[in-house]
Amino acid sequence: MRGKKDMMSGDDIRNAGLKVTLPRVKILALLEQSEQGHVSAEDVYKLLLDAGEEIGLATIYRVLTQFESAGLVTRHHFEGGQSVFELDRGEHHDHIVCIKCGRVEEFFDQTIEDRQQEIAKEKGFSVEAHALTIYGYCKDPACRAS
Amino acid sequence: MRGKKDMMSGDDIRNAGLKVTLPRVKILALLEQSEQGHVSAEDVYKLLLDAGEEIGLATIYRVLTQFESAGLVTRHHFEGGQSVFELDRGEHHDHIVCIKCGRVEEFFDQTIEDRQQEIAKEKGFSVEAHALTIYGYCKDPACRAS
DNA sequence: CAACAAATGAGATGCTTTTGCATTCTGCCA
DNA sequence: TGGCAGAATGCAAAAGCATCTCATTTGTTG
Ligand SMILES: [Mn+2]
Ligand SMILES: [Mn+2]
Ligand SMILES: [Zn+2]
Ligand SMILES: [Zn+2]
Repeated sequence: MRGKKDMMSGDDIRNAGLKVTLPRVKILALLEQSEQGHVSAEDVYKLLLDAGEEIGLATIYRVLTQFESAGLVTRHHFEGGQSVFELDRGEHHDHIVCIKCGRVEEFFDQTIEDRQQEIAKEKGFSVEAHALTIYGYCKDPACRAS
Repeated sequence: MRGKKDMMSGDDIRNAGLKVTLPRVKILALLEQSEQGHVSAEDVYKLLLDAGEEIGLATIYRVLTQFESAGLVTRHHFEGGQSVFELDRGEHHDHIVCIKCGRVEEFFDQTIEDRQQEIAKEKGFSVEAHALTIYGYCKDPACRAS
């Protein structure tokens, strides 16, 4: 079971044209197992430290960027501070973020997607990408707007 | 005519609880007259330099942030590099940006706005803000995707 | 016009991300 | 299996953007 997963990771890395190194395997495994799903480079660094793996922050940035180019990972620029990374599972979605506790939830709305295409067409633009993030307070009582 | 505009600017600044200083007047005037409409702090710095006004970059950042707090200006975090500022004319809109030439166009779509509210409600979130930016190639032949 | 508070400018500083380079590791072939 | 060329890593330095510190200047009010 675990052996299989590790091999999968190794394959993904190899398929991306990258050497299968310990940092890459560890980082990818962490992204796969991560509960939060959405982590910053520094989160990755600290989580790996907690797991006893000391990998340089520069390497983490480099690897995440390479994974992004390879389509294994998606990078988001939520407001405030660091970029956030998540495993790319092939299904596009947008985000709603709690500005109190940081919770991130995902959603996909075909209506919004369609409208964007129509708007782009009206303006004479092609659509290469888009970023939609809703910011608010989540349902946690401790987060409800004061 | 010009006198009136300048007074308007002065009033806006004063109403925001800020002293009417030369840097603030010049920055606000530039935003009002700016053709691009969407400028970075450094853009403001350089445009003012071109106009013979040498105002420190730190002051520009400070003033833009104050204007933002006062609701005179809106700040956007488009991908890559600096924050972009624009005069807040009171009407919310989102953006579509050309990833080749940087052109920025604005749009407002009630359907998208409504869907966001519904999504937030489903998730138990309140909506405090949102950012939607579409990235693509504009209609300029020189920008069309290769 | 004096007096005080607020604002500015210049440079230092902070934070995130990238880069250069010496060293180490992988993948591959003899 | 051993060895080698090229790729990857770690560390420290640098870069990019934004904010802060503090001495000096400016705006406001009486
Ligand atoms: Mn996500
Ligand atoms: Mn705009
Ligand atoms: Zn919350
Ligand atoms: Zn263009």
